[in-house]
Parts: sequence; structure tokens; C-alpha cells
Amino acid sequence: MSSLERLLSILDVFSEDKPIWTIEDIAAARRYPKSTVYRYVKELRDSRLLLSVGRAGYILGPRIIELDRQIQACDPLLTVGRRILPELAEKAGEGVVLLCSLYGDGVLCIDSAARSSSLPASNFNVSYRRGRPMPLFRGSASKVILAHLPSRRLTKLFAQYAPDIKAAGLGSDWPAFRRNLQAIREKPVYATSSEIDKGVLGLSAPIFDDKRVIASLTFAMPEKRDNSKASAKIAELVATRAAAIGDGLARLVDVAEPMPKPAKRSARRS
Amino acid sequence: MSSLERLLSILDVFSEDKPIWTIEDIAAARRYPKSTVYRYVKELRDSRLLLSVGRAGYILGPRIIELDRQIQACDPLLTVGRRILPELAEKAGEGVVLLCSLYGDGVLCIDSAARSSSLPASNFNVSYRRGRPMPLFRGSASKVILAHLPSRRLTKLFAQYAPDIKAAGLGSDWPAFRRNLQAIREKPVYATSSEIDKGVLGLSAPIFDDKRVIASLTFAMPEKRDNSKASAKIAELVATRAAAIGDGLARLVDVAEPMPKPAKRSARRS
DNA sequence: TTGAGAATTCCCGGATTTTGATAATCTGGC
DNA sequence: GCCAGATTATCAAAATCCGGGAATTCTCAA
Repeated sequence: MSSLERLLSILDVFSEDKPIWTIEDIAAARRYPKSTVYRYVKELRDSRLLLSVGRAGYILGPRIIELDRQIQACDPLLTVGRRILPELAEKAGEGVVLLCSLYGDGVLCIDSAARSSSLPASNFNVSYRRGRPMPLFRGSASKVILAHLPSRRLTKLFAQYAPDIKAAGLGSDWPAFRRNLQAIREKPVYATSSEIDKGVLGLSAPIFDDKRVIASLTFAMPEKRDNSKASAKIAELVATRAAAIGDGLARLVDVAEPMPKPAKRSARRS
Repeated sequence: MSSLERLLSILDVFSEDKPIWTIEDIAAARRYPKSTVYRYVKELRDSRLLLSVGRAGYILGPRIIELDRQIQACDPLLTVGRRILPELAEKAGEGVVLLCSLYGDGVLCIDSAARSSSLPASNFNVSYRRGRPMPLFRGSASKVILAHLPSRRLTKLFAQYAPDIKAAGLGSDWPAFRRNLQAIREKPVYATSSEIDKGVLGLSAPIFDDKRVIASLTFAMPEKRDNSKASAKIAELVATRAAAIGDGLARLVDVAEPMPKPAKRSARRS
């Protein structure tokens, strides 16, 4: 294990359950000598990834907040999404709108919105916020993205994650996996129940950037609201808004590069 | 310069102007050999602080978004602020509400809100978002915090930043500095004009956590709205909401620790 | 303000690790 | 399926990191 690895592994100890760590805590958790931890922490503090809170110890530092701001500023998906999510939330009623993006080999919630009048904040709109990772093979938000991935990509994913795919009930062999995804692809909106949170229904539609799926738009609502009439109306809303975000992205690219030969696809997440 | 420093310095190159960097770009910018940059980037990628975007290069990775989520989840100021900012934004009208927090030796905007109906997003509500650093000695949001800092802390700040303090017109010597801050402290709300953005007026009130100033609440609005009647009303709003946030913090702490001997102050940012 | 106690940095020899040019391998687009 | 470019593996030289403990600075309470 290299020193670079050890340095970065210090960031791993910080969690919601234990956001404050003393030098001793870290040294004990990582089994490093105290003077070594001091050296690492000093480096992280100098770059403001950690912040000292007096006696109490260290917490994650302001640099992280600034870096996230930079990511947001450069993310066209968020820019477009911010115009559309609140409106959808208002129209769809009780529940939460989620914008989830494919980020490497994972899916991350990058924005959310709820009807402004929902005063007793529903229990799940605190869970689904920017930064919440979604399981790759569970929940409508992830699976609807998965279903629209190019097959080259799926081949690799299946090779790497076959056990997880099987565990999620997405197919115990490659043909079954393909078949399941094919079924998801057939309808414009994909719905699942209680896959992530018990009692929560998710309705998701894929978002495309020049033909490639890059994200999904989801409405998560209590299952008790589920009756075919209401759901159909909401599904329609989700589908049109997902398409609107795709259009918005295309328009942004057009503005950025005014018609090269065959509208080059913008470089996006791998 | 240590290898740890070199590793972390790679994060510095990413900016809003150039969010995508190839290995070659980084090697050139930092004057490191290419194979070394490959090694560093691999480490950062493995910890998901960087993400490969195919041929195009590397961007800041999802880990940053997740870490920011964790900071937010653990920040009581944000929890309380989210209850109060939207309401203030609605009542105060055209402009932006900012929640700025003292973070080490700096001030950072950690949340903002605008009246929901402000469709043509004012030019400054895109600038003032979570993660935007504020100059320590300029703008009402920072200066009102500064003014309420304990003098031990001010002594050190003056020693370290005397030139900046002088440049900001906050006093060219220690007594003058003290006098200026004293004046700010005398009114419940502090107002400045065009200190950060031309044509923008800021009204700020300090937020206390058990007597210690930890943040400020600000309403930023176009100077043209400035007439004494409206401003007085908004100042009143800002002052009461800042106090409400302080109360909210005290209440959270009470819940967390049900009355120890002399209500120990919670460990907060240094 | 002062002082006790803790937190943090400094120090330094010896060896483990890092370094970086080059070669081998992999990748993704055509 | 093939090829250019991207990424990783290799390996000997050598620079840097490690870590126990001393020295220093900082913090907080009286």
C-alpha cells in the first residue's frame, strides 16, 4: 500500500455516523503511527480537504464544498434540470422528483425537488438528495439507465457484476439479463415498488444526450397514492419532462458549438 | 515538496474555466513526468475523486459530491437554515437570501434561496450558491461575522492579514480596526453597497451558536430597490430570522444532549 | 494575563518507496 | 477485427518517507 493510498484512505473514515475524528481515532482505525497520521492530516488540512475543529478533532473541510460547486457549475444536466424539476414536483404532487446521473460505474442522485407546500417533509425527501449513491441494479432510476446502455457496456458490466445482477433478480445468465432489460426498454416509463425504500413507488424515464443515456428522471411517491389513473398521468409527466431535459441538453450543445460537420457528441461521463 | 503535496495539488488544476484535463495537460501544467501523473491520477481515480471521461480526459469525480452530501447531513446550521431561508426569500422579494458560514479563516456561502417566482433568474443568484467563497474582509456577510469574533481571534487575524484589512478599508492599524468593527456591532443589521457585486446591496445579521458567532444571514438585493422604508422592513426580517436560526441551533443541541451541568457549548468550527 | 496540559510540529538516520524512461498491454472507434 | 492512442507494468537508481521521541506551539480555564 503506497503512501498516496494511505493519505486518501483517511478521507474514508469520515461518515455521517462519525463526522468528527481526532488524530488518535484515525491512528487507531487505520493502524498508523500517530506522527504519520499527523503528517497526512497536515497535508489534507493544508489543502483544506480537512478542517480542524479545535479540541474536538477534524471534519471534512470547505474545499469539498467548493469543489462540488465547481462540478455543479460545469454540469449541463444540472443547469437544465433546475429549470424543470421544480415544475414537475409542483404538478406531480406528494412525492419527490429525483435527477440521477450515471457516474462512472455507478448512479448518483445529483438533484431533487419536492412540492414547496409539503410542509411535513416526507421521510424520503431527506434521503434522496444530491450526493446519494443509488445501487446500480436496484430501483427504477438506475435500472432504466442500465436498460438503455449500449451492449458493449452491458457485456462488461455483466462480466464484472454477475453476482449482484443475479441477486437483484435481473437475470442469472446473460440472455436473461438482456431479456429483462429489453422489457424495461419497451415502455417509456419504468416503475418499481419498494425496491429501495419500503412503501415507495418509483417512476423513471431515461434522459439522453445525443442518443446516449446519461441519466434518469424519477418521481418517487408513497405506494398508497398508486391508482392507475393518477399513475398514468404522472408517468406521462415524467416522460415528457425527461425528454425536455434531453432537448435542453441538445440546445446547450448547439449554442456552445454552432454546427460542426455532423454535430459532434459532447464529451460526457464515461 | 512531498509526494502527498504533489498528489493533492492535482486537484487544484480543475476549474470552472477548464473542468476537463488530459494527462498531458496536467503533466504540462505541473511539470511532472507523464508516468508520474499517470500514477497520481490512478490513485485519485481509484478513490473516485477524479473520473475518466473517455478520450476527453478527467473531471472531478462523484466522491466529491458524496462527501459534500455528508458534510450537509452533519451540519446543523444547514438543517435549521433550510426551514428559514425560503420563507425569508418569499417575504423579502426581489433578491437572494444567503447563509454564509465561518469556515476556518474564511467565509463560505453554504446555502441560498430566492423567491420562487423570480423567473428571469437574477444575475447574482447564480453566483451566490453553496460553495462560493466570500472574501474575508469585504461584503456585509463576512464583515458582520468578523465584527462579532472574540478579540483573541481578531488579534491573530490582524497580525496575519493586516495588509488585506487595510486594503479593504477596515483600518490601517489595530485601534482603527477595532473601532470599525465596534461600529458594525452596534446595529443589529449591517448594510454595505457594491462591495462585492456592483449595484448590489447587502443586509446581514450575525448568527450565534451559544454566544459564539458562527455564520451570517444576508439579503442581497438590487440597489435600486433601496429606499429607507423597504430597507428597514427587510432589515427587520433579516434580524429576526438570523435570531431564529440561532434559536433553532440551541434547540437542536438541547435535544442532542439533555442538559449537562452548565450547557456545554457544542464543538464547532475553529 | 498566566500556566498547565494537550496538540502539533520538528528532527534524523536508515531503508523502504518512489521515481520515471521505456516496454508491454489495453481500449475504443472506425 | 484492426490500429492509434491511452494506460499500466517494469526495474534499477536514489530520493524521500517513516516513526519514536524531543521540542515547540496552542488551547482553555482560572
